[in-house]
Amino acid sequence: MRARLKDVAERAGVATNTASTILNRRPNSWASKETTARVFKAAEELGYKPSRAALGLRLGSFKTVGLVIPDLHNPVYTTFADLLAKRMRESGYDLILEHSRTDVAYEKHCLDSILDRQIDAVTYFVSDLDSHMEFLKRAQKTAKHVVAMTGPSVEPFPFDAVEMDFSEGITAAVEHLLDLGHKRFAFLCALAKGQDAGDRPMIFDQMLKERGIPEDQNSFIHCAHKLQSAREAFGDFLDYCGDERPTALIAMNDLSAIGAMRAANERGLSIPEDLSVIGIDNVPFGECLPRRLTTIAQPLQELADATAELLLNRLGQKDGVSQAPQSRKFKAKLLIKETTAAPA
Amino acid sequence: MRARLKDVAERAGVATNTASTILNRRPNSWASKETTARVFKAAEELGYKPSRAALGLRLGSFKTVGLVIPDLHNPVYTTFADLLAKRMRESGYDLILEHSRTDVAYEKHCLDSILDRQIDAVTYFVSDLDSHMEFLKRAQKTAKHVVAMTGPSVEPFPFDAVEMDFSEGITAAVEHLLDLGHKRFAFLCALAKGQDAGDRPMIFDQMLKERGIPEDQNSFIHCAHKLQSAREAFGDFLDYCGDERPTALIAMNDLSAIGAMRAANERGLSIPEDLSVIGIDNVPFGECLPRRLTTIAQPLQELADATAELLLNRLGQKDGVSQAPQSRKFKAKLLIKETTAAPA
DNA sequence: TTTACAATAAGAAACAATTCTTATTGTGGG
DNA sequence: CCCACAATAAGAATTGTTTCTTATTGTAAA
Repeated sequence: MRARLKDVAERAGVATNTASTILNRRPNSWASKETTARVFKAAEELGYKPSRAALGLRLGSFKTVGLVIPDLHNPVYTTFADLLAKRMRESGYDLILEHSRTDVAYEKHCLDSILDRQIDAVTYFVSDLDSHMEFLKRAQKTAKHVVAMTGPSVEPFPFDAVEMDFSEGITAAVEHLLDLGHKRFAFLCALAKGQDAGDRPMIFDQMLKERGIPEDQNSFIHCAHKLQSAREAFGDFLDYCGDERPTALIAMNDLSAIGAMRAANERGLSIPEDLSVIGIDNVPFGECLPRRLTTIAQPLQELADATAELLLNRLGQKDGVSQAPQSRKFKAKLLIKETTAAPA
Repeated sequence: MRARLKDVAERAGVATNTASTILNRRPNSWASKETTARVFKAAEELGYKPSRAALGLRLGSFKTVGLVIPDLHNPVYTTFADLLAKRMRESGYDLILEHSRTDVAYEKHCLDSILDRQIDAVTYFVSDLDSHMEFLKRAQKTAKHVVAMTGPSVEPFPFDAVEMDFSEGITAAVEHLLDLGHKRFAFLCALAKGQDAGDRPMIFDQMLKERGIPEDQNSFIHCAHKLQSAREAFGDFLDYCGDERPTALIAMNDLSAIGAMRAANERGLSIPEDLSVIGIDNVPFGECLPRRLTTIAQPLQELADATAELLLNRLGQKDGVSQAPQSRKFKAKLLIKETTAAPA
């Protein structure tokens, strides 16, 4: 049987509540040095760990925060999760992870599951702000604190937020392609409109309009943000468009960029000679392709730090205090590597 | 505030314990239909969810199992985690995930953290059996039930186990390379001896001895099982060995195979013309390389199903019952794709 | 001797649920 | 009218911890 506080107290020859007082308020306790030492020794010997259930019940907190990511198999999210978990653990919080599989239907289930655990706060990756407002509200109601990971948001945004601004990165990417002489573009975006984090396709769209690129020169290809899905979708697209094909592809994440490149290779196209490709995320795999993938990188460590900061700020607050929602903004950066070149 | 059972009972106009009885033993309850309906309606309206803290305290279980994987960024493990989580959820159990970063020092911390949550059972990826026995024992003591994911184990193995047997797959891989005419082999294995899951390098070693391949023709290169680590280690190795280099590489997982291939490419070697490469795991990325990675695949769905079965078997047992440890065995299979060819 | 204080003990309440035992109703049958 | 029975209520115990209040010691100062 697991040792209870009572067992520790008995072994140390003190009352249960004395043991509790000593074990918790370590130095500033009134207990004598010897008693303190005896209690700690007893706890050590019995391998005493306070029961989470009892603690949760009494204190109303499990010292746990939840993180909902869209895809467990995308290194960008697992890396973020890992960085955030490290930071939170330093402050005594555990992190539990759920992934919505970029599926809105599943997302509800997944949010329920994480909220059901009576966590203290949630961090949530938001793709489409409108459709996620309901989720965020529900999360906030149950978990008390929410940090949204999102693109630039409408002011005033009612939740704490870490905002990733892709517009500069994307602008730089398109400039880069235009400089190289590209005229026909393809975009690999999510299945549903607005499902791409940070409204990435909209930024592209706007950007191209500004530069006066005719709309019929651009193709928007929709697929799940996964290797195989992108590979199939872009493959089908290539088969369909024949000679009228674009010379540059921008994918909403690296995984789909890699899938698409594979589809291109399978059809005898070389990268970057026949097709320039830019992704988003800077995943490690991008570095291990025959041509290192040009990509738009997010500062993951800084994102995780900012998220932890916002979470801990709220978590440290007394119940009564209400503080206006805060946000931290970050910019994505274009990293030019080896998958872009002038069109043939 | 979150609705308590008491609130539900009040709203339905019944006693707290009546509500509890009705909510739990759904159909076979003695309560009248109308009362039952009223209670369920009240629960629904208030969005009642039983407090996990109270449940955990009273019932002594959080209906949660833990899974410890070596690397969160390896798709093989996240896929397994996802499949297992699905199965367990179907039976009302949540799964929480920890990853040891293939770091023995960190592993202790990570195990503590997961056990501290008072989970009902643990599934643990074991690389080196000897050094993991202590972990497994500790896990079993606290979590009551353990399923070890391991290579073929010494009989009698004192824990439930899902065993992956790589010997056939590896034998097939080496046969395949020998058939192609390869004579000099390199192996990419873990940093510490015995840290590769399922004693993979030992199997290779034995296999080559059986075939009479002289030992000095084989190089064992040690690195972490990650892209960049393998890339550096294999790169250094190639720089060092000059013309005496092996013509075939077998990596202990796909990630390191991909990293190594990158290092080879950087040094002007083509795959498979100059170097044949075989990995283990069959990760999706392997399919998206210019040459699809030949690999030894684990049947992940079956592994997850077997693990869930073993877990649920134990979880369903009454406390008194003791049952001998069980095991399920699976074999890895060689998938010949495009990264192997006859040496130049 | 009283007073004060330090060092503890003892008891109880609270957290939210389950589950056991022992009432308390109302209705219909004998 | 009494008894049985169904349908529920009421109360209490239990789970492990914190925390509050109120003792109970022993020792030293006033």
